[in-house]
Amino acid sequence: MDIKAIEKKWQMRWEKEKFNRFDVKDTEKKKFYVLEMFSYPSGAKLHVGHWYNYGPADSYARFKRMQGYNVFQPMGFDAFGLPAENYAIKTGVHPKDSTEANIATMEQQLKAMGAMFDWSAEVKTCTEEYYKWTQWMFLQLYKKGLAYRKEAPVNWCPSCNTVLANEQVIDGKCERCDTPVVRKNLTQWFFKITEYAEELLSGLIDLDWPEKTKNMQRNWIGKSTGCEIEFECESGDTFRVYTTRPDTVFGVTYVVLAPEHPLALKITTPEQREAVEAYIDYAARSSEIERLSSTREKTGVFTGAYCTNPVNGKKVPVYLADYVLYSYGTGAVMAVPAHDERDFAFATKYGLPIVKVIEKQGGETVLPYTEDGIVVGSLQFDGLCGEEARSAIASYISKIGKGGKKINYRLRDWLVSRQRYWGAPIPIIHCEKCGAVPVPEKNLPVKLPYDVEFRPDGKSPLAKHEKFMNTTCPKCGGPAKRDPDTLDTFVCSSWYFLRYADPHNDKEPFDREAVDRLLPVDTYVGGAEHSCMHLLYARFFTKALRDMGYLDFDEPFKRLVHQGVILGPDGNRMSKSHGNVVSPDDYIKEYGADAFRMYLMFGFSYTEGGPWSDDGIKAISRFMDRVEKIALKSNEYFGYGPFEREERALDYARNYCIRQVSRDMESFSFNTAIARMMEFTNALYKYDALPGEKNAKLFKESVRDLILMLAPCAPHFAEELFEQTGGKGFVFEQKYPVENPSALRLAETEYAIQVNSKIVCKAMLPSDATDEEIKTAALALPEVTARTEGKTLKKCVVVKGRLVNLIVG
RNA sequence: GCCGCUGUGGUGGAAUUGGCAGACGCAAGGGACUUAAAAUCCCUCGGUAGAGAUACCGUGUCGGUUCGAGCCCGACCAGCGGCACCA
Repeated sequence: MDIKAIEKKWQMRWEKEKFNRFDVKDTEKKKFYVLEMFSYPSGAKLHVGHWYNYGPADSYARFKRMQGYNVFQPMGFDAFGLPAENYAIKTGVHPKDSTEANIATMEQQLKAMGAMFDWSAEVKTCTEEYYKWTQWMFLQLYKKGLAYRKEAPVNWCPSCNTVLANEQVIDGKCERCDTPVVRKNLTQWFFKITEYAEELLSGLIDLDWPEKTKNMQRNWIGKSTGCEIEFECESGDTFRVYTTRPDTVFGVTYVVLAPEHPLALKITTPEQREAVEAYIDYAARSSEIERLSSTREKTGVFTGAYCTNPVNGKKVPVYLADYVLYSYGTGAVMAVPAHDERDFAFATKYGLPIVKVIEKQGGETVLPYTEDGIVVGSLQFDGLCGEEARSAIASYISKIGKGGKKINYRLRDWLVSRQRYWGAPIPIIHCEKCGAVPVPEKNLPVKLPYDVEFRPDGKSPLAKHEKFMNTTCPKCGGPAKRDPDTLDTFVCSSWYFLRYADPHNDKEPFDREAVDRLLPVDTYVGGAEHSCMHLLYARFFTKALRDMGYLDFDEPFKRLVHQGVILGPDGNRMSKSHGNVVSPDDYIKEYGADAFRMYLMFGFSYTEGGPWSDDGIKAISRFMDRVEKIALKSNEYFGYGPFEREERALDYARNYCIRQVSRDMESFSFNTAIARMMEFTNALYKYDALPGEKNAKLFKESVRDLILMLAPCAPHFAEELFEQTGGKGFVFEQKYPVENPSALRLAETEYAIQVNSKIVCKAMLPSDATDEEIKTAALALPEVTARTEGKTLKKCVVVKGRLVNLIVG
């Protein structure tokens, strides 16, 4: 078979018949939306990882189509982002030009793959037609009170005079010039994702997602139930701490504020001022990663101030320490060194008292003791335990008006401002008189200018562009400036799956009816690295849009599947710096797109991935040859043969294959699906090699079923074989084979016979035998009698269709 | 440091979810065809002992539950991934 020729032939026919398009007019078939995470057009070429994501997922989509669904499978590009801008800084090639060129190459390669993408719905996030609506999304969130501004730190390189992404900070230093990075506060836009924390958490229950991913999201959201407690300083200033262990509040020997806490300097005594300022400065210089490292020694400083524990009136010192994070809880903690590891370490280092208030039940209490136990030394609460104690103390705190129960989330609001060029401009105008004013929707998009200086020199590229920056205030008409920042690219990817439903609409982001017809996504396939960010943001957008009345479903992705990662042959992640990048191109040239795709499906466990190796790609080629040979041979079969033992065996093999392959395809177990088809092919060869007259009808039908089952995995190849064996129309218009249960019912089933849990022999027993009959038959076997002679049967375990275990003694 | 996942032949990976470990392949060895090679076809292929039927051992390690454990429980080791010192 001339692989190149048939790939071209069928791709052209599919194209001509608009075969890959979702059929909007077909309302009879059930819709099925299969989505793969769209690609980032970074390097110039499609790599093995793209293939591994898109090839098998396309086979799944084709499988669903043959099962009778009206399948929608779009493709697009997540085209804004940092790499294109970095590339521009390095080479001078404009991000728009390099991105467009990369997209053009990738489109060609994706088409050559022969996947069933509906290119009429293609979406590119860097086009005006798209980012107009990304900006519109921003405005809706703003209107709804879900977008707001506040100060937040950025990584700042004082030498390059530029903001760095976390990725660009290597060991606390700028990746370009090795200058230590400092943190600098800027006023930036946030989305209030925390407003949806509870629903994002509870909504996970019903999703058909990997448990692992759901758990990661749960941990990311990080709900905890605790208590806020108010402490008052001698100065009269008050602050609250958050704790999950109110049962230990009588054991507080000091409290700690985060170095960024607004009260930190205010309460500091003159004697301590110098030390405190130095410490705050020190904390600001250490990177977040350093600060969060647990192997790092605890550091802190005494403010000189004291505050009062509201439950017992004790005065305790106030410290600053960077193990307390300003962004979590209240930015202040009560320290109970007897019952917390970190507090214990800190107290030991700084010579602070340690007061035991929890006693281990039925054992010696070794400090720090962090488990639940019996409360001691806590007045009226003595003797209470665990949850009971926490609840009682929290109620008491609430009663005395010093705080009370509080639910906290680890989840933080989503910072969306980026001091970058290659992104969607934030549609806000800053007016000295009116403040931050949203750009009127009719003026969207706020166009990203082409002629900018994107080399870093202290100001973000848009801020230097006079024509872009200077505008008039939509409210008062006075002179005003645009927001110089662009949106995080995760904003673009938080709604693209909605735009696919109505990609060319220039009146609204999507038509409600179009979205209702297609959404939610039935199966979403993509890498596990997006477990927390992208998948959470997309869920947030969906819920926010629902609450604004634009959607009426709660979750965007019903089912989620993560493909594994294909590593380099050396077992490391593929990267240019490792020099272990494998290009699919040579393989495709030699073996063809179908064989390469099938090898990816067969050689790896889809959700696991693994190091690349091409051992076995030849085997797929051989398998296809074998299928081709036997298929063409079926053309030579004529007449009516018998339907006896051999025919029943073939019919069994055929139906067994149909059953298993259907299950395996549904569960993304592509490697076993192909293994079953190999077995079936072997069975066809075995039958063909038999002497005597053959049953042509059975053989031809079997070959046809094999071709149909193979079609999703090797689409061009199967089309060609289907045609060459007399098939009419496209193979993908055929119905996927359905098993015939009666062919799978055999008169006898093989049982493993065990005596005292050891297999002694195998036996064919009637499939419809009762447990008692099976037991009797097993006991009569010579291999069994030899081992049971003179012993009594103590127990007999029968597992229907599998084994008998006779326990004798 | 915490959390999560993974650990099965020389190798990629199967195992009906507690029921015959190693499906289907690759590699290797032997053979057939061939002047020869390639291709193709057939056989062997976890380990040890044995000519052999067969016996014993075997799913990272050690224990446990069970008639029965790759799968469940406990402890440990190794590798990978994520990260929140979350109070």
